[in-house]
Amino acid sequence: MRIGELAGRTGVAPRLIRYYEQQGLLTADRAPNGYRTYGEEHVERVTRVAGLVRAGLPTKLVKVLLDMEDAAAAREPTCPRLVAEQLAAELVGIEANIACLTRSRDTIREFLTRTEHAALLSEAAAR
Amino acid sequence: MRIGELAGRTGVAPRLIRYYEQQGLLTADRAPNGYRTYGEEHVERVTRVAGLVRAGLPTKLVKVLLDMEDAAAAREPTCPRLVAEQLAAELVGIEANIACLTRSRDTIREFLTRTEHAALLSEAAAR
DNA sequence: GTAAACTTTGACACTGATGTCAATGTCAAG
DNA sequence: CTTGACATTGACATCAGTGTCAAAGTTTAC
Repeated sequence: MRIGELAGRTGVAPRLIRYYEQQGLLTADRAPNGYRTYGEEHVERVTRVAGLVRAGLPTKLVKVLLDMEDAAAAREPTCPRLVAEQLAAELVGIEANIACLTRSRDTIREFLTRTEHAALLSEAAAR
Repeated sequence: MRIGELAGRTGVAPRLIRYYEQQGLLTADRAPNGYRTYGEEHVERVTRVAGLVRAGLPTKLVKVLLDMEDAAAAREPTCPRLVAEQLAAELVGIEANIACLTRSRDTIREFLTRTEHAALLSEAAAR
């Protein structure tokens, strides 16, 4: 599939897909004519990258994370102490983010319930 | 307390505290000399604002959220259908963020465990 | 074969969040 | 009174993420 279709299926603009590739977050094969070509696996990858970026992680950290996931898939991942420390620090930040967002989510939910708009909740969940 | 102390206690730069105020996310009393003065309650407020912003929410949405919390504290919160719909939409986005971050968190945790750096986990949690 | 739709790269621009600096004012300590 | 730490506002700079446009090549549909 080419970039347009990938964009359609992920909801991520072609412009951004190219940008993420440029940042090293994505790879793409090239057709003989130079067009980028993608497989099914890229759909998830793009979705994930976009999700992390939207969640506020800098692209650089996203790269580290995803590289790590790839490395984790292989056995015997290697990880020098220093990198591990950085990751641990990031972990703290991410957990703080989760806590903050969870609280916001609960606030919105409760608010919608109290204002008689609870129907929107299931509607939203349906998506 | 003045801005410097507030910054120290929250870990948020004075520059940003002023910025958040300018964006309507914060309020501050003024001393006769023009200095901003804050109370204990501002410590939590600033922490919360900074947390949400770091989590990737635009300041504008943060404002809506916090205003909502304030309104929810009062009884009989009012909420026109249109606003409720926007909030429901935001809720979906926030939940996606939480899911994405949760997955990242698990990835890092698992990775640290597998690379014999599990000690860093409790260390991080301690903070 | 021609037009319409899509792709490529690259440049420019804009926005939001922050850093930094400058000029000035205030306050506490010596 | 002077010095140093901290405040004020406002301007300017930076960076990441995106939008948009241009010029050119490719593919698809008629």
